[in-house]
Amino acid sequence: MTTIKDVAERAGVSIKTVSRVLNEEPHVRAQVKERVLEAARELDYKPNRAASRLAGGRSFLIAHLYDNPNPSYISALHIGAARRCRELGYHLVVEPVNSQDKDLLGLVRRLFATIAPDGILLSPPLSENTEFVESVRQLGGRIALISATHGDEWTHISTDERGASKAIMAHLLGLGHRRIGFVRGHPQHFGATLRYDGYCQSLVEAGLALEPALVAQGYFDLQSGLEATRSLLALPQRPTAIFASNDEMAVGALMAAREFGLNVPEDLSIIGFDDTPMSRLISPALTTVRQPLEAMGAAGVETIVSPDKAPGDYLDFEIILRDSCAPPRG
Amino acid sequence: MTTIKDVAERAGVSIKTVSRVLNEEPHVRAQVKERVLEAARELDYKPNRAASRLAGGRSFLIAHLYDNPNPSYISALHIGAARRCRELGYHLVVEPVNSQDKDLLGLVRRLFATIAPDGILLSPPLSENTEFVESVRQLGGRIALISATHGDEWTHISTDERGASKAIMAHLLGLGHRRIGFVRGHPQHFGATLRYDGYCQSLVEAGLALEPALVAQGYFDLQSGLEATRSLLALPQRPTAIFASNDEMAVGALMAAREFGLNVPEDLSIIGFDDTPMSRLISPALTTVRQPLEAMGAAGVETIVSPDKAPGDYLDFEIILRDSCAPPRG
DNA sequence: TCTCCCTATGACAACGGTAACATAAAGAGC
DNA sequence: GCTCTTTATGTTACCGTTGTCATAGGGAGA
Repeated sequence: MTTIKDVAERAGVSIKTVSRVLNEEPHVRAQVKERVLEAARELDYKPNRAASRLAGGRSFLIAHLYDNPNPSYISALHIGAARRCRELGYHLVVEPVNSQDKDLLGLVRRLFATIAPDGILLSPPLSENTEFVESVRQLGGRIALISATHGDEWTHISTDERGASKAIMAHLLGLGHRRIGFVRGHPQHFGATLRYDGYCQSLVEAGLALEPALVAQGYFDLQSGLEATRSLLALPQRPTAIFASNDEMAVGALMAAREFGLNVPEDLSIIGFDDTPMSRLISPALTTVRQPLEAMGAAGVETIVSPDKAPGDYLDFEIILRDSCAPPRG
Repeated sequence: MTTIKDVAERAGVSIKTVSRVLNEEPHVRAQVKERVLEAARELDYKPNRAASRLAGGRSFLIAHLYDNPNPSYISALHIGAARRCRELGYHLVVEPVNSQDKDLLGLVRRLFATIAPDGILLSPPLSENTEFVESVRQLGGRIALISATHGDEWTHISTDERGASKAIMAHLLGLGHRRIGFVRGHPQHFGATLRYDGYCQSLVEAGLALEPALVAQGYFDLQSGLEATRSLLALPQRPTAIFASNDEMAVGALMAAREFGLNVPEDLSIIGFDDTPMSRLISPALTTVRQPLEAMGAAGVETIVSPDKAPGDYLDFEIILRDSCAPPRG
């Protein structure tokens, strides 16, 4: 294995100079820098990160702590994060946990003591636990929060879920829907609240009444979506469209529609959120919202590696129009 | 941060002795061992893995190289692998890659040069690429292969996919089906071949003819499952059941059935494979096969950490009976 | 009883980087 | 031209562990 010493020798400089060049520290002449870089290239030198870390530098590891609500969500984050990591010479360590675990903080502490990641990526629901986030912060590590907002605004990676919700509503209203049912997401999920906000704002801005009866509570799982939609469809004056706060509940909504003998989208339009793989596979395919999850994972890594870079704006969402929406009957 | 030195001091021994105890090396008196362990416990000592690695020991990192065919598959592997890693003091590094990438081996080489994982977990399709697997092996790292078989049999983690296929067939045959269509999986996927093998063997053992017309090629995606099933249902004497080599194609089969005006399961039974989350959500819910993916991930880690442990037998699959199968009409 | 070997333990170097400090050379200000 | 900074580079200690080798003591075999 070639080491920094070999590179130094070949370039005719000291190892410290090589270190400087490789870490982009100042005070190296352009000419020397070039010489070092070339030597490194020729020897195919790759720094030993265990040594970097031990000497007080970075570990080039980023840990993603998550409690898995949804494989495709996590998977997409991983792909985006890992790709960016690779570009930056980092590596992504995954730590699936149980968010109910009493000793979560102990796990983080152990993480720092053993592999000392340069930062920690937190996704919902972990990123929404203010107390936990603060504790982790106090342990000294850098943090990037996916889809959550509290404390330092620099560290947040999110899409404008409220805006996405409004865009979906605009679509529905544009089709002519006036009675739109809403299935709320898990009460502790921050994004769920934003999605609901968007729903409410859209109605108000359209000059429509906000009927509490048209809003039902769900918990992001199929069953709750099914039950919530049942209650909505049982209304004397039933909605012509259902906006579910995520895809899984939208599938529940679809089942409820079937129970009521309603055709989707002719008799009932249905909207999901998240664009899980399933929303494409189900019939009719769901109109839904896609968050740029890979970009969010990448942005999280970015935030950790270069915390002083410009605070990221919202990342763009995308409305995926498929077959579950149509103008209302009559 | 407390180091090995602190522990040594507290226990009244040299750091080397502490190291010996912690690494379960021989030649330490039970009494001393106990003393060291207690000191470590009291100080909440956690070894610095960068230092371990640098000194020529293990890195306590295991990398999972994968090309993501299916988020829930990968996710389950990660959960199982990461859990076992945690129990063993290891950490799981994820490396999603493009299996078509020309420089895959370069990536592995870089991996070894920078973070030097103690082993590499390979899942399909990577684990099925003999040439690649051999190259990685030559780079010196330990390997665990998920669902693939070649070379050293110690390093394989798999379920008996042929057996699972036969179990599914037994179920179908038990229901009374005699004309069973089969949608093959991707030709390069080893498991797909095993599943097909199971289908063939079952027919033969049941004394039924193996009709080539009842077998259609698919590629694991929805569209190919849809098309394959269409061709099967267009047969003059159509099958009463369709066994698709994975869930996604089974969904395609479901759609094809609908196109033909067939009710599932009354007019047509459908079987999937993999038990993806979708198979539970779709209507009718799919009867399918579940592989113990978490256990497989854990076994992979185990294989890497303790390569001389007993070669794992097949891990048990499970038949998940749901609503997509019924006795044939008439 | 005397080797010889094995067990239990420690001292110390080594791993491959980075940080702190030293130093030489080059500009800046007067 | 002379001091005072600043820039460019090198020297060396150090990070926290494991490997190598040395050594003392105890038991087995002759």
